Amino acid sequence: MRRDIFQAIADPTRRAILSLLALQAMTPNALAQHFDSTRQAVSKHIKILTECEVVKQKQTGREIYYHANLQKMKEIDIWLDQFRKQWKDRFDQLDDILKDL
Amino acid sequence: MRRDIFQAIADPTRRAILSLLALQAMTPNALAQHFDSTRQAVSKHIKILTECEVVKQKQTGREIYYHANLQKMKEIDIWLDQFRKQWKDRFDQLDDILKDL
DNA sequence: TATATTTGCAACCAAATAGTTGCACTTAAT
DNA sequence: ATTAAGTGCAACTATTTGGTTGCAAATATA
Repeated sequence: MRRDIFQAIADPTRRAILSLLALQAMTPNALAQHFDSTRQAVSKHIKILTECEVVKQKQTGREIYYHANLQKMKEIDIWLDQFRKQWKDRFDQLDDILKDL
Repeated sequence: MRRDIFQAIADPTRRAILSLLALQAMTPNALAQHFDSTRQAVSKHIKILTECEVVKQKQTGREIYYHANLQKMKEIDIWLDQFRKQWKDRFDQLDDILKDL
């Protein structure tokens, strides 16, 4: 089973979960209230996010608080780097056009 | 059928195709030579990339040259923005630790 | 102690995914 | 005019995905 950050953020629900967990740690129950699907479905998403280490957990009693491990997101950022030069080039082209006007 | 840039880059073969097309435009045949799977399989990936507009085509005779439309990648970059502050915070924390030493 | 809450895990299901082969169409070359 | 090359599309298949329900284990509360 492939389990990398790119596959993890492919699903819109998982992206939403990540956005929520970036703001504050939450339990699966609390998270599930933000979505239409069942708690178990949300838990499955959490499991996938945990497996690729973009989400970490901390147990307190019977509750488990999940929080985002945003360091993992750097992998995406680093992958994007190979394309950034061309964004910049395109931006420079636009700049040239604006100068000509 | 969901067809967005996040789902597009979830597949490692599609990421490799994008990396190749960022360097130079290529035909499906030329692209397929870089992979173990069949030309048709690669063509399917190209189709998905085209549908979410991260790849554009230009026909010359019977050949079709595909090239990367890297502007689309900005969508990912923009999505990452919401997490960047916390990378920075973490970086600042490391900075503080280093200062203390 | 008995009951309620929080959670993870397993079994199951429909749909999507990534791959294959075969075929038809268009364009180039002989 | 025939043949070869480059491409897209359809049909089929195995696997993965995202969802469900049911249940058991652990912890809190009455």
